[in-house]
Amino acid sequence: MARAATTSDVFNAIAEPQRRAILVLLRGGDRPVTALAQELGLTQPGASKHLRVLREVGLVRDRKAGRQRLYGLDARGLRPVREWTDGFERFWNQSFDRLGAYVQDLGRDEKES
Amino acid sequence: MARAATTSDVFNAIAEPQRRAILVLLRGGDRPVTALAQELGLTQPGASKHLRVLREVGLVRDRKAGRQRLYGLDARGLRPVREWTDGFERFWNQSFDRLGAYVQDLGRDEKES
DNA sequence: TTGACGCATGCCGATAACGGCATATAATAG
DNA sequence: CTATTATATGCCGTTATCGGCATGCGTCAA
Repeated sequence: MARAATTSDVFNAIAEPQRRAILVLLRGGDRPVTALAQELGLTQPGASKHLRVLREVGLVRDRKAGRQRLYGLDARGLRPVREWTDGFERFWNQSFDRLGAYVQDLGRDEKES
Repeated sequence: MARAATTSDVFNAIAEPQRRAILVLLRGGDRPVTALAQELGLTQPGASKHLRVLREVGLVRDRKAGRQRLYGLDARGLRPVREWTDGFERFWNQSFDRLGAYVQDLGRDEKES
């Protein structure tokens, strides 16, 4: 019992500001590790480690190119995030006024995780 | 230098599965802490702690009601997430085929964080 | 082959995130 | 006032995360 279960899902992957920055950069095209590191002010090992996380959740793909390794965006992995937030879209404007729904007794159910 | 800067932004708040579950539950209406804990199988202190995080990033609001404290959704805080993912929408279908853009030399810029 | 380059991995130290438990605080009930 | 309910907080132990540094491995050039 400790530090449960954040690891290795997309939500966790994009919780890291540097990793988000990497993804944004990759929208501009594939890049080798060194380029990413340089443009973001990271050390090379630092960049590699973040890329590893992103790769493991499927947000980036790598491709060998000579002695470098090009990383490219695979944004499909972001769909679950998008879809999850979609479920809240209708609350964006009125979630406030609704603060009075006042559910005193329980017994309703919500499906979905 | 260690464990940098994840804390206390929305992306981090929703990186926790239990916190996402809380938010989903709150779509069904405001609830006191105990109800949330019970419905999610959390201990009361556990629920309180997660609610604290959610409150600090502005995703929930609390309201006193007698001796209980009702928590309600304030989904506006999810907008930044939605907007961030929106920036990748156009890559969802073709990010793959594009894996050939092959940017060998650098010198382009990306704005946005 | 030897050396330089590009990248991944391993180890370490610091920190903070989570869960569990006990307790403090607030408020209502009796 | 006292007891009970509802919630927040504090402390502890465990583990994972992140950054830095050194090193290992593959690839290309000379």
